[in-house]
This record gives sequence, structure tokens and C-alpha cells, in this order.
Amino acid sequence: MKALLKQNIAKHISLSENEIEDFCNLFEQKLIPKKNFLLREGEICKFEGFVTKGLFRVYHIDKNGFEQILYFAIENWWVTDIDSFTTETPSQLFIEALEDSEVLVISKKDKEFAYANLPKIEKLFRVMTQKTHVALQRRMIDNLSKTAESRYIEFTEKYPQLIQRLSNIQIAAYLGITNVFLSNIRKKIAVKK
Amino acid sequence: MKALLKQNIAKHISLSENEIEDFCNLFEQKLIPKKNFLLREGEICKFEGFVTKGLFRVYHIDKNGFEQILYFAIENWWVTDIDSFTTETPSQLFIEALEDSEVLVISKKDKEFAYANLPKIEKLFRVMTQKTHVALQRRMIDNLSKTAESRYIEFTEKYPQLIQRLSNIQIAAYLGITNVFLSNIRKKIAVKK
DNA sequence: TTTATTTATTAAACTAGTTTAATGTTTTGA
DNA sequence: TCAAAACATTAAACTAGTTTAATAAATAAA
Repeated sequence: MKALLKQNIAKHISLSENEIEDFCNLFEQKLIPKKNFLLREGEICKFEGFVTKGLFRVYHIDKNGFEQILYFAIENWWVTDIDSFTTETPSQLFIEALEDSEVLVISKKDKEFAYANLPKIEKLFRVMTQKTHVALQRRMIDNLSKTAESRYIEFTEKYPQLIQRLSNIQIAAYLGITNVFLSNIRKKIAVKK
Repeated sequence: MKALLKQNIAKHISLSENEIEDFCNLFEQKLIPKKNFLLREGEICKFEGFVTKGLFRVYHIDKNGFEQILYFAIENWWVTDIDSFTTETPSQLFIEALEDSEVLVISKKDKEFAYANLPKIEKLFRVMTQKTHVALQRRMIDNLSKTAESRYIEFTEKYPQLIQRLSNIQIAAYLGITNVFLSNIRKKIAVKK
């Protein structure tokens, strides 16, 4: 059950068999059925999660009621509201299962325990946060410089397996456009081919 | 000369007098005159910097020649291309001094040395990267959900001291709009008052 | 001090993306 | 298996933001 998690950790840092076992024992499994929430706006995020099955979307609802999707998380991805988790303030985000999902979660308390007792865990999360940050930085540049059409094309090329599992409404909310305009883009691309 | 750096580090983690001294000794000062570069596109970023005087802009030039500003760095801010620095690949960014500036830099080699010998430094950069990431995440949501006008107003409210040192061209490139449209926004706001 | 360069503003035509609403299709759930 | 709900598409009017260009003002350089 925790094989995927161990494998994911090993991609970032090297730990002894014991160390990785100890760390993974701090996680417990949660099952989140489709349309249920791992986190709701206003709650303080007290966990960090690793998805082993299913699909989540992490999104914000602005004051006009529009949803902006920060990211999706499928199998082998980490999911949390790092803002609320680190500052211990109420979250501005929802984390919702778009499919029946399974996630391994570690509590804030246990994570701090790991930081204190397994120094390499500090490195693990530094490296992971850096990678996440680099990815977001690239997305920021793309959003500032590229048209919705090329952002859509690049998204489909980068995450073909994800596209198939998402409705156009979700994809549009991620790209920062309306689903009506996404429809236009898709038509335009289809005509080209 | 390194008092500001020490004070900045102390904000994030607590170190002994010796530890902080040892770590700060790994930094050396660089003077970058206005309009000169700390990093150019294509170079591999081999440093992490802490600004003690002046002002930098970190930006990308897209294939149409337009500039997008990722962030500004003034006194007491850190500056690097974390992407190029961690992956050791050619940078897609320019880091340019907008004023005569002074920056304390640590090399990649010395930073790895610090990670290996001063475990708390690992924590320092994990915490800093997290904070930077949270800020970028908030900016991403703002860019997806808010109009250019409210992004401008919020920027002026959040960084009043920065606004005074920047031309409207720089501010527009940060907001992701043209300077012509920024002029319209400014006029509209002025009329309101 | 004079000239060249960069910056800010304005106008006017234009375009990428939104809004609202209608219609058909697919999925869900009782 | 049938009705309700969610989804995708299209059209048409609209708006936020761009583009190009001209002009004035501020800054820098010689």
C-alpha cells in the first residue's frame, strides 16, 4: 500500500530501509469518495497528503463566485494547502476529489517529529518545495506571456493522461478562461487538423 | 556589512552566534551598477544572493520580445534563479540592477557545504522556499481571478516603497499588462478621487 | 547647457476573451 | 429505466486589454 510513496521519496533523496520505513509509518490512509472534500475553505490544513489513487483538484473561489484551479493531483502527486499548513491560518482553498480517491496523509505534528528526528526529511521537503516552486514559476511566466490557445495546447501535450480524466470546465478553470472560450479554441484547433 | 543578512536569517530560524558567523562567512559582496546584470539568459545560475542595497528585477523575455517580470528584489530580499540553480541548466531569466546595487552572494558549492555541515541551514532554505512559494501561489490566484486594475491597486498598497522606485513600464511588466493600459488605469483611478 | 534617450499620456482602431442564453448530448442517480 | 443534472457547443453582443502612433515631459549624457 505504501510502495508508491516509498518509491516517490526515493526519487528525491536516499534513505536507509529503516529510515524510510519509520517515516512512512507516520502516514495513514484516507478514502475520499468522488465529490467529497479533503479540505474546505476556512479550515486549517493540518495534513500533507500523497495521492495513491484517484484525482483531486485544488481550487479557490473568488468573491464573484468564480473558481480558479491552482493544480490537480493524481496518483503519485503530493497535495496540501502549503499556505494554511505552514502559517496555521484558515485555508482559502478547497481540495475536492473528482474521482473516488485514496490518499496517504501525515499530520503536522508527525511531520514536525520527522523533521526533528530524521534530518534527511528536512532535505526531502526542501527539494520537493523547490521543484513545485520552479513549476509554478514556469506556469506564472506562461500565464503572463502566452495566449489561452497555446496554454491549452501545451497543457494537453504535457499531461495527456490528465486531460482524459477532466471535463472542459475543469481545464478552463485551470487555464484561467471560460469554458465557452475553451470550446472555441477546441473548435479552431480541430478545424486546423 | 553582513548585519542585515544575519538579521534576516534570524527571522526564519535560530542559530548560535558561531553558526550564523560561519554561514555568513561563506558570502561575498558584489557590486552591480545600474543597468548591469547579475545573471543573463543562457548562463547557469551558480549563486544565491541577498540584496543589501539597490533594486533588481528578475525577468523573462518571450519569443515575441516581450518582458515578463517574475519579481523585484530590494534590500533584505533574496534573489536567484532557483530553477537554473537547482537543475544546473541554462537560465531563461535576466537579473538586472535597476539602481546601483550591492548583493551578498553564496556559491552553489558553499551552499552545499553549509547543507552538509550546518543542518539548520537545510531548514532555513526549506522555510524560505515555502514562504516564497506561498507568495507566488497567492499571486497566481490573483492573476487568474482579478482585473488588472485591482491587481495594480493591491500592488501599490502592498509595496508602496517599491512603487516609488519603479517606472510604470516595470510595473506594467510585473502586472502582465501594457504600459499604455496601465496609464488608462491610473487615469481612471485619479478621476475617481 | 544642449541634445538624445527614456518615460508617460492620449486617441483610435482592433482583438482576445467574456457574458448570456439557447440547444443538444452525456452522465448520474433514484 | 427514466428524469434530473451536468456538460459541451454555438451564436451574438459586449468589454478588458492591445496595438500603433503621435506628443509632451522627464532624465541622462555629452
